[in-house]
Amino acid sequence: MSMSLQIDAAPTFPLCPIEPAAHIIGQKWTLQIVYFLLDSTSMRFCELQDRLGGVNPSTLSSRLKMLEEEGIVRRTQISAIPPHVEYSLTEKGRTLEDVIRAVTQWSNTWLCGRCS
Amino acid sequence: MSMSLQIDAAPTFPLCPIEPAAHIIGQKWTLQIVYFLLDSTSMRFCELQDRLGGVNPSTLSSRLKMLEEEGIVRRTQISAIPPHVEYSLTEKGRTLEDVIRAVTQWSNTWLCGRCS
DNA sequence: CATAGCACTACGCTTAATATAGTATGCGCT
DNA sequence: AGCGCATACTATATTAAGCGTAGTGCTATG
Repeated sequence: MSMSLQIDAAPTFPLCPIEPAAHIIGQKWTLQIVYFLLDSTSMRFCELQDRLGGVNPSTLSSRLKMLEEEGIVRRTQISAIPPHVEYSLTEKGRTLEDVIRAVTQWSNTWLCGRCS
Repeated sequence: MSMSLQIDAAPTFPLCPIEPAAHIIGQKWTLQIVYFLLDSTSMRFCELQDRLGGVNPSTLSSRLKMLEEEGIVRRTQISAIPPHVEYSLTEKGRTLEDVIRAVTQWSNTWLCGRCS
């Protein structure tokens, strides 16, 4: 109970404030998915698959599920004919525009050599 | 040799301009490393290890190597006593400040619930 | 001379991502 | 009715990325 007797825990540093964000956008394909969804009002699974160029469907599926759970992406079943699914950004998702803009600018300025 | 005879390649979409950037900052710990290096003029390996909290040294080592190859991080051997190594951002690396700022802001606005 | 700190590397293991194939549903054509 | 095609995935097996733990070589410092 003594205040002076503390378990000597690992030295605690102030947490990195971007860690929770890094946990999301640090996953493969996340930035690209958001980039394309920002560009259009909504997209289908296959369309995203084509645009991302070589993502595997399991990965895309789980990434979209994660983004949905994070409240960034909205999944909508369209019951028209033919019925299909549409993915779009939520309000929260659209606030990533600043991030995407900064990344795009940096990419274009410093990494353009890789764009063929 | 006929111009009209083209191998029908996969439908080519315009490449995602953030892809090269995503390849770098989409790797685990990259954003956090840059975040901390932006905050101080230079840091040591162990210091980064502590601040990142639980990164494994192999991963940190390879990430720093990658960032060095990308021209984002500079590795400096200090021959003082005791000799040691310092990591700092290059000019190119410091241009990531806009990205980090945008991510930090988004993280603070939308993800603060996870920061304990 | 033992101990501690720094900057890593090495090892084996787990998780993430991949390629490829397959499933379920519905539509249009014949 | 049967076939092929499209959409939106899931399943399986393999490879790559990241992890925990331990250990190395070096230099101080007590």
